[in-house]
Amino acid sequence: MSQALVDTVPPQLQLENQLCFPLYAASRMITRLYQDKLTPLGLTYPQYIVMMILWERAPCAVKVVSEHAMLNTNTLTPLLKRLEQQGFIRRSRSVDDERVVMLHLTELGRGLRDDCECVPQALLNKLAVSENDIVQLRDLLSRLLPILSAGVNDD
Amino acid sequence: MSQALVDTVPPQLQLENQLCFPLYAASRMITRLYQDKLTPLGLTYPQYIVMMILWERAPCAVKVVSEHAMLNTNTLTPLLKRLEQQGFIRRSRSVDDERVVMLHLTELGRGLRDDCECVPQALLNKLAVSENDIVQLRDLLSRLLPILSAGVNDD
DNA sequence: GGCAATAATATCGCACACGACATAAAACAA
DNA sequence: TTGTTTTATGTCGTGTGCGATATTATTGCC
Repeated sequence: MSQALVDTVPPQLQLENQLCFPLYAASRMITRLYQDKLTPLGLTYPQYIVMMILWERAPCAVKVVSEHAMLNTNTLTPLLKRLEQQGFIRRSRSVDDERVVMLHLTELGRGLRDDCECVPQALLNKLAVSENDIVQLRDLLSRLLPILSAGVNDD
Repeated sequence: MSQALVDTVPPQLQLENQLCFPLYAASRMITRLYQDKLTPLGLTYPQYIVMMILWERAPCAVKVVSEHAMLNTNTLTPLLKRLEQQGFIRRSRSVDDERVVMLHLTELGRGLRDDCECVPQALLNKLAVSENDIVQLRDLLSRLLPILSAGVNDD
């Protein structure tokens, strides 16, 4: 019945032929899977991304996190305030340049890293996806990301 | 300085080695790119996904859209109300089963499909990614999606 | 028929995302 | 130095996403 309609939809607008949809859906599914592991640690998924950046780079400016996470400050500022309230980080204006807000890890925030170490492997185990597929997908996406990012900023 | 910290972060927690981050970032970049094309048509990106499903399947129940978009009703209900307010769809309780809300396309909603036909190609042109990469990525994600989806629902 | 279990949709609260715009400090130019 | 521009961060409003829970209608079981 309504299935017959499919034939009249141009192929480039059929969900199955889109790149955008599986990307969007897969991203949300991964987020949900991570969330199960992160909630007990007191983190949301975007907060986890930000903490990964801070474990590598703190103390650093908000702008550094913004660039690496590809998130604007209007998203980051409230998120960072929540991380501060939880006691994972400290925010302070730079003395050199009063515009810059520096982010520092607290002891609690540094300790959180140990709790997160097992998270990626736990997910891989749960999913039973071949290592090969993961690597292939990661490399494809990593290659695509700069192109997408460039596309967003011009025009 | 802070760069030296990188060496102390276990490799599975370095952003570069994660699958989750490029997936998350790429999905947001794609959304932003689509949004530029969709805003003039009066659609958000998730609304566009829902409309694609409706072009193929309307009239159909909310549940059908929910399953195909992999979105819960707590996300869909407000989104569908907005689509109705814009005049793209009509919502009505089924007479057979009073629990079911049926979704119908209006003339305006059906017409919108023609305006959207050029959107996917416009993006492909803009991005200059090889056709091969796109196909490979789409197929990988499509293969991964059922596994992720299954992982979300059990345990 | 009566009544528990199930199903479809909705409400609520919280945390993103992001466009548009605001603010304040630093850099730069005339 | 003084006015303009740029930079870093922030606020505001709208629209998702989703866990937890509520509501109403149907189904199934005795």
